Amino acid sequence: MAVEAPSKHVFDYDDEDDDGPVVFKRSNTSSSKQNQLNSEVKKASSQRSDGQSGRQASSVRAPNGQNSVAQTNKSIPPSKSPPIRSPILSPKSSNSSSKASPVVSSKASTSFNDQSKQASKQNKFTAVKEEKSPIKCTDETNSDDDDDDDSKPLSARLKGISSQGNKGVSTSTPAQSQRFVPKIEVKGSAEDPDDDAPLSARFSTKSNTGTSSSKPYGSHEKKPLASKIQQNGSIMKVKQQKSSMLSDKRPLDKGNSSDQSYAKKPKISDTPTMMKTKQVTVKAEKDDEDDHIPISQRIKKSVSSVSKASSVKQKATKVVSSSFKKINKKSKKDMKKSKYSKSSKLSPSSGDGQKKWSTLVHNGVIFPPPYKPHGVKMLYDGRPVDLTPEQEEVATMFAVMQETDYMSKPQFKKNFWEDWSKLLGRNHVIKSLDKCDFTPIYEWHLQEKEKKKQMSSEEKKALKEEKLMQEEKYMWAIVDGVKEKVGNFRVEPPGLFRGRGEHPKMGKLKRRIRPCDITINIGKDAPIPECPIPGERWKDIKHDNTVTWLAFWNDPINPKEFKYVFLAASSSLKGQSDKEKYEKARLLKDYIKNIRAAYTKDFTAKDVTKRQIAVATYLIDKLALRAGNEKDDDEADTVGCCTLKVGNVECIPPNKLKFDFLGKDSIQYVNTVEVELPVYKAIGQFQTGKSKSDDLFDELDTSKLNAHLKELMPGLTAKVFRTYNASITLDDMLNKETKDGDVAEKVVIYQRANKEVAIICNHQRSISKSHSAQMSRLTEKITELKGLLKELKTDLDRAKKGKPPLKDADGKQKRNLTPEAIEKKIAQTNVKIEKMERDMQTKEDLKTVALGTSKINYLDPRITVAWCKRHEVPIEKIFNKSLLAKFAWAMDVDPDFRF
DNA sequence: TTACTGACTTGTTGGTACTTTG
DNA sequence: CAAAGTACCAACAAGTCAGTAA
Repeated sequence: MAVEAPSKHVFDYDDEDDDGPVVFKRSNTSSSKQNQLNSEVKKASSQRSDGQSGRQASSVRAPNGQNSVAQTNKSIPPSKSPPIRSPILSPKSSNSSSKASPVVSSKASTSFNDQSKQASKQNKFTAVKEEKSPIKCTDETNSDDDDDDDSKPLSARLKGISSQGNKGVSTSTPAQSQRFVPKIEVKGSAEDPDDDAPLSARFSTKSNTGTSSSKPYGSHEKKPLASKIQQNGSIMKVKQQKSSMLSDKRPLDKGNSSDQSYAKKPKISDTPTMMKTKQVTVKAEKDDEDDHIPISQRIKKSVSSVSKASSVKQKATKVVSSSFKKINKKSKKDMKKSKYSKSSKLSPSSGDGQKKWSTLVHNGVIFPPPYKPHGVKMLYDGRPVDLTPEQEEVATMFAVMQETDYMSKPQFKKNFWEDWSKLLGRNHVIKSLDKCDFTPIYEWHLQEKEKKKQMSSEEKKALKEEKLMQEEKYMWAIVDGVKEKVGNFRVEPPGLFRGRGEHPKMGKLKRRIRPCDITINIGKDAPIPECPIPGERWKDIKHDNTVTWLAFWNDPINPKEFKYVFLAASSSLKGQSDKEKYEKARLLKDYIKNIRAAYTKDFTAKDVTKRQIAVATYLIDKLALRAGNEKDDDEADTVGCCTLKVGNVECIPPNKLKFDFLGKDSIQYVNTVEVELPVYKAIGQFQTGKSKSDDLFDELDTSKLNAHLKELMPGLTAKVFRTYNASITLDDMLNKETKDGDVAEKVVIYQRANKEVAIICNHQRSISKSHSAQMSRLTEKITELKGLLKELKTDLDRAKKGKPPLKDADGKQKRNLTPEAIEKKIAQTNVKIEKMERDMQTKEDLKTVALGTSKINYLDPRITVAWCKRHEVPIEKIFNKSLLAKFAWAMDVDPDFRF
């Protein structure tokens, strides 16, 4: 099955292997968590019927995103190496098979009782499926369309949203259709597979009514309002079933079966000594027998097993296979080198207060080199001034910023001067910033930059290597026996604070951080990292395994805040929580209809707080606004939903709202949207009697809002809506828009969907300096081509009459071509022009839109991976190396996975 | 109930390594 | 091959949100 990967795709992991002793193993960390969670849950979820959604209808959702098999093998490569590349080769074939067998998912978690934790692991393998198939969701009440809609983001439903504003672009929007009004339906469950189900099951939901009381759903109903309301017989039944199944609650954890996947990563244990001990013991929960098997083997195994066992899975595996191959190789190596130990099963659970790791070994952090004085003298009042190294260092920080627009901000200069003048001392010749001329230092800086640029590539390489050598030991940590990359092991160097927007503290000196500022968090048995600066020592050493940070220090700009050193995004700890995030968002899919119905109902509630909550929730859902926490006066003045000011929203009759405010990072959000009339009216009410700078939602803050959301769905908070709307939009667009075509065309489809999401989330970037130049160059080229076209047409006419072509611009005679040849050329030129015009259009469209942010933070990678598998698009076309590493947990998803 | 504290995610930017184009 | 363009990534700022203290 494994398809072979084109060589190109294969990574060479060799380099990475170096880390000697480490063993890779992947424990299934997940286990612990998962176990708890849910086997049962899963079932439950699967059962739900969601008659409604179109998707479900399709029924085939993969049983769960993950396959058991797949999971087992997690493709995650040993830490170092970038994960997987899996070109997905033959997806189709695989797919078919899988589809055919509806539910069998090997992995599906099954229902288990918590009791047997051990069992739990097994669960994965057991297939669960029964429920699914049988249940058809029929929800008569809703029409398919409706269903579909539900699953879509609100915005999609309403067309109103016009553009997002971006820097300036405002849009107006016409509304198209509004079908917003939620209906109450039964909430069906989607058939989702497995992974997700759990949460809901565990928690009880409350009724949606706004503030309402919540009743726990507990056992019986999974879904709230809706369900009750409209059920039809059939539906009801289903529900009931579900509910019954659900009944027990599990602890919240995040868990999902999902965790499983993690488990499989290979771990490396470096320091064999320490780690091993611990891990080994754990017994396995069985999850896998595989655990003890090295990854490579597992992978293979999985592949093979798949074939045997579940047809379903096969697909997935295949697709990914290529990547696996590589891995396999590697892993083999690893095997030789190392010994495998089993990791303890404790999985990091995200639950708070929960244990995140059992053993943690790392080498602390690395400090920036001490300041090297350059001796270049700045001028004061036209005369050179002597500065101490400390003074010069800060002067240089300022000098370097000459050409930035911070220089035009009085606040920046003021703050800088306050801090720098302190360093200069009272009696210094320099009395005012106005008479300072930093040009000599700035020029020195430019020269240095130039020198660096001019270095030969060998020199550069050598420097790089040296740096790497120094940093190597800090780059890795060993967490529960697995070698993981550390994210930011470099302590931030001193500098001038660059706040975004009109930050009141911009320009302040961010002082140098020293070891005595730093608190280290490390396993009890691990050696305490040596302090890299002789004669100094760490501020404190902790052994707190309920947190994931390796070190922190207080932010020098805002001492009550912290700067943490965490593991890299590719680590399993991060991956796990990432996965949980998406599972929560998927869960929202099952609740969204009711939630929308509930807040719609509350638009006209008598109680003002209730009404504000309803409207705020609507805005968060429809416009993907952020929650909007309160901010201090010493921060930039930006807002989110709960902190919107009256002046940020303008009512445009009959029912449009124009938003204009600065959001996170002082990015402007401008958007004119058509809203439901009750919302429009409510906003008007909230505004009356207030001044522009008053809070629009005076009764609200994020904790109240989130407390309310939590009543509607376990774990629900405002930001979940962003994740949900982003991912559902991607899933929806990809499935709707993808057509046959070559890979490049499919990639374009993906990018278009990605762009849509970026627009919804208002992810902006600044226009590149060369943008206009690039555009005019393109225009020029197009004009040129058009000229050529004209010429060709003339030639064509002449050729038809048997005349020779006209001379070209240089007066040379052109070759005599047949009319057919000329026609061909014309066609080619036309194609070229069209392509250029298209490129120009996209370039213009994307000039202020950043696609990366949503890809990194909002789009469930399983959607992408599954789509790639289904459409034979190599995943590398969509995810770069670091995303592949970050999303290693998603690589073995079933091709049928739908968000 | 509010105000902090703490931990962790999300977001833009700027430099640089890598590619493409002329 | 150099300049232009693009893709990546690290840096680090700025959010979210839970928990605890006041």
